[in-house]
Amino acid sequence: MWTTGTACPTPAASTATASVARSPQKTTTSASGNAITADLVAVLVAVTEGTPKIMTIAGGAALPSGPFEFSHRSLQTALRAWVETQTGHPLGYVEQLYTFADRGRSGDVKGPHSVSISYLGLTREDQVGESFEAHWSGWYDYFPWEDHRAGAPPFIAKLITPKLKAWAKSAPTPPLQRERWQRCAITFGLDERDWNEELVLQRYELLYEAGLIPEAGRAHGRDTAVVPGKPMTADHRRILATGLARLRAKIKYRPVVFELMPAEFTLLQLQRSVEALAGRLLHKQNFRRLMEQQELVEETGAMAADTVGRPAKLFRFRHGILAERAITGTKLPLSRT
Amino acid sequence: MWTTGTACPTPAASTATASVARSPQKTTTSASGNAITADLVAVLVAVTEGTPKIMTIAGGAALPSGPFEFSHRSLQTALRAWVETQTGHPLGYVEQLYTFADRGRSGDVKGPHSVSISYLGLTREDQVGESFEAHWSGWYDYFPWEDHRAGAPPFIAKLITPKLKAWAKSAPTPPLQRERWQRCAITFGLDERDWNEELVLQRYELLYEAGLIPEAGRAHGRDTAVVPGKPMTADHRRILATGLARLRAKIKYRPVVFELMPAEFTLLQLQRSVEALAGRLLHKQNFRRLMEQQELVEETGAMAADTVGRPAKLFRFRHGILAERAITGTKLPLSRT
DNA sequence: CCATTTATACTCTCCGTGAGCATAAGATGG
DNA sequence: CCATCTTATGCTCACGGAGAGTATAAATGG
Repeated sequence: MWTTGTACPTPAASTATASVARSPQKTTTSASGNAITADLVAVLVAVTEGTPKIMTIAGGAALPSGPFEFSHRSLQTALRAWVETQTGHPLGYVEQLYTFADRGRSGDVKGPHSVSISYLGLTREDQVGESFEAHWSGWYDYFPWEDHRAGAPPFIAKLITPKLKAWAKSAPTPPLQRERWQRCAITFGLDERDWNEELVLQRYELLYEAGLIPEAGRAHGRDTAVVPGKPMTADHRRILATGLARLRAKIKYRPVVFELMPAEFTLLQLQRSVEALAGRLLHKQNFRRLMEQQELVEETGAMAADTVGRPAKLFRFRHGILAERAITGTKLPLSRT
Repeated sequence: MWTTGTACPTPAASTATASVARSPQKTTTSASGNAITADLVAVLVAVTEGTPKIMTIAGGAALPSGPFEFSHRSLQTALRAWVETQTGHPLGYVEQLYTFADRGRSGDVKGPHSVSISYLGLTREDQVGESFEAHWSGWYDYFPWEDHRAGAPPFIAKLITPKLKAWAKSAPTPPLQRERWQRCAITFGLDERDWNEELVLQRYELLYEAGLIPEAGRAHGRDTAVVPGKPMTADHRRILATGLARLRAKIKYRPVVFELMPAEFTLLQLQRSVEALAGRLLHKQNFRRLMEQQELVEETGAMAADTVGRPAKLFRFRHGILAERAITGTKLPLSRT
């Protein structure tokens, strides 16, 4: 029935402050010093030839974000409009990720407090007009330890594991040491455990806590650029991790990959895209079987050109299936009486 | 691999406005008219003797909410502190639900814009000190069509189905009529389809669109109190639906029910709680099997007192299991090479 | 003692999933 | 033209989990 795990993501990096008044009645606050600003932050994902990418700005050091302004119908509409202005094409799938409260991002503690509302969006790289300073970066540049398609990256065993072991040992008491190490083993699939590709956020937070990535050093003044992987401004890499985790979970029960595919594609291309997102390889024959029995795709009649080996049939996504079926996702021992 | 369904919840009721500026650079906005206020809204759930409840204010017409103020470390901390002040006991599980943008809630269009950040929290009713005007209401008072523990409620077939059929027929073209009806059939499990308890939000939105609930009438000036179920202020019933949907999904892959249970409980009590949340009955023997093999509970040694029939063993939740195992949740045709 | 209620132990069947084998259909190089 | 390589595609098998049913045990109230 259930599998276990940690609770909701606790944004350790966001040093925010907030309080709900004791009054249960909603009061349209305006008098007190509660005025804040809101920003939208976007995790935009595309997959090009088996390489997952994310949209970045500032030379790849930040996620695209902008201040919240009132001229659209909803937060989501606002994000869509903004992204479409940049890309010149409609954004297929948009999903809210998380809302963070931030304090003193600009340094001064008494400065304006703000709320960051982050979104996950799916597009295709070729739809993007190269405007502004935004461009696509490989998402494994930021999380090299997340790509297990060619097996676990060697630096996990060589670099991360020993460092984590040391960090676990540095806990004050033996029980705490064991607890720490258990957490390391679970998130990174050590000690004969299986690798769980969905624990993107947990892994990032663990590395942060263990002081193995630059963002942690910033906060404590230590040199912590131990583990490979490009850092980002503020808590953007954390937001990105949240997005990747969400997407890796989502592709398992919702047909969202198709938002990342061209109109026509071969089953292998589709599989490569899923593998790119999941960071691990799939069983080809079983993947095809699944595609067929789910009736998510249909043949276009055409064949793929310019290929090595036997030419593959081209497929397209059956949009109708979205209306025909509902999400299932039942793991409860239901009774049918 | 995937099941299909609708995309993320589109808050149709929230008439909000927002826009992201073209500038990809984060600007610490303060000069322009972008100052807003933020509110926290809580969906607090408890289950008492097989009855799921939610915390309400204003005589059951609203969810507890309060303005966002800066004195805690994070949004979640703020919510916890506030709830704990009210209940006098720690709030077990807290999870962010969704952030809505609202405009002109208080009526005037030029009034303060605001953002509502909603949370789902799990407690136990007996932990609540009866303070303020907050009290517990049965959640099926607000969504009577969601309780299928004694089979589908008769008014679905007698009342809702014909009304939905009429609504579908009222679409301008036959294809649109079919599309509407298909949506009705999926969400409400009509036409031989299975009931999917997770589609709480979709059902609410459908009833809203079909003009069958009071909230829809408010917006259009029609009398739409067709379907039984207590309405709520503003979009609170929508937020509640979001929370219920999330919780019904969550209990299937995370051991969150235990947050709603007393320290010791029988397996039947546990089952009743899950059934209360899911709104449908479970297979007793399989439920026990699942509990045992997942090692989520352990015997306390004591037996339940004051019971009819054979006395049941008392169990407690094994908190350690949270650290021992990670979430699995894999439905991809993985390859183990 | 018996009926009733609940607890608890087993068994059986079906199907989804991971995995492997075999064959087909192209290209390429001798 | 044939051998070989590569990718596509069809088929089978084994295992385990999920849904369902049967049987027995342990209490209570008449």
